[in-house]
Amino acid sequence: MRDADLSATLLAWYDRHARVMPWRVGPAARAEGVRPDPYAVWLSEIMLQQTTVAAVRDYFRTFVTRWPTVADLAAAEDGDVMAAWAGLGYYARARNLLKCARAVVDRHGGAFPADPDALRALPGIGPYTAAAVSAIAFDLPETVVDGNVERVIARLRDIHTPLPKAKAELTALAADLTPEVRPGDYAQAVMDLGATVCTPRNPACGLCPWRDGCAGRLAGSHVDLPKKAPKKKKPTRLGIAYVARRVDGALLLERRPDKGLLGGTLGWPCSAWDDAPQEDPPIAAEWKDAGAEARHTFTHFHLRLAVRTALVPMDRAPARGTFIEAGAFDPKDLPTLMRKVHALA
DNA sequence: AACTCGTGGCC
DNA sequence: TGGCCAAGAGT
Repeated sequence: MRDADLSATLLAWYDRHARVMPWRVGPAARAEGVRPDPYAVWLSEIMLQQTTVAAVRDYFRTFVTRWPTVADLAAAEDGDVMAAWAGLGYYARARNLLKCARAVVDRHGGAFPADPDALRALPGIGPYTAAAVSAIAFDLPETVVDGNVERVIARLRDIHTPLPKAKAELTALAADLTPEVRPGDYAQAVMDLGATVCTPRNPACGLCPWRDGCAGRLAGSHVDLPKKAPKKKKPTRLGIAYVARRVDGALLLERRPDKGLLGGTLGWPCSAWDDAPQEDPPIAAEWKDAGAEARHTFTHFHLRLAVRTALVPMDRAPARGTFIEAGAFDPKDLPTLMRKVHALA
């Protein structure tokens, strides 16, 4: 198949199989002239970075309900946005989300730019998201390259170079296929194809609109593509978390520094996380072992966090952290690791 | 270029 | 259970 035929075939497939998502304007509505809200497109694309559609849905609805426009978000309190993001992971996204919203208001008068280079200059927007917003929100012929596209193109063209080395080549091949007509629908179509048909395991080649033009399938190598560089084994780190309850029910919490792991999130004061953690309680008290440890796996290490609890009197000041009144505390405002600690305490 | 940065679902 | 994977970006 010629490239133009491939893109046309995929668009026809998308017209029949486009998935319904809260942030998406489907092909039928788009054909009627309905245009996506660039704010909604941007917000969804940030949330979808390395995150599944199922995990994003409720967070997206919560955000657009609470902050309907980029100006509303720009005016939000940092702590409110971090709390609303809690549980979704990769918290630098939440910090950059606010920076970006404020930059759009300050530098662009509250309207997202359509130009990918202008988008790329905003916090939290990289090559993928710049292309996605430009294509999906403004229907410009930009090429999106995410994990789905890498897989689909590696199979379609039977590329055996391992990622991430193959990235540039796959990007060029993907760009060759990007049509001038309906580029926004096309961008979503390739990603939908990867998410629902050309899946990492057990791809449904029988349902694929590109099966006849797929070099990987012809060679029988498609299931092993894309090749990836081997991964390192994750070490295990140990730590101690301290849950102090004041006699009035207030809980001692600490906001982590903006940089680093769980940056900017609220959590329980902890010891350092390493091979042999030292006790480092945030307040003088009679600490008791909760008898169970919180286990959590991050991107590059496993963590086992021992939990200590204590009841402290009203007049005792903590060395670090802040007491939050019982009525103002919601464990859902904490990242998942810290929710696990709360559940154990 | 390689490393850091979350979480949940799947098999 | 444990490794893999998901609409990546920043450093």
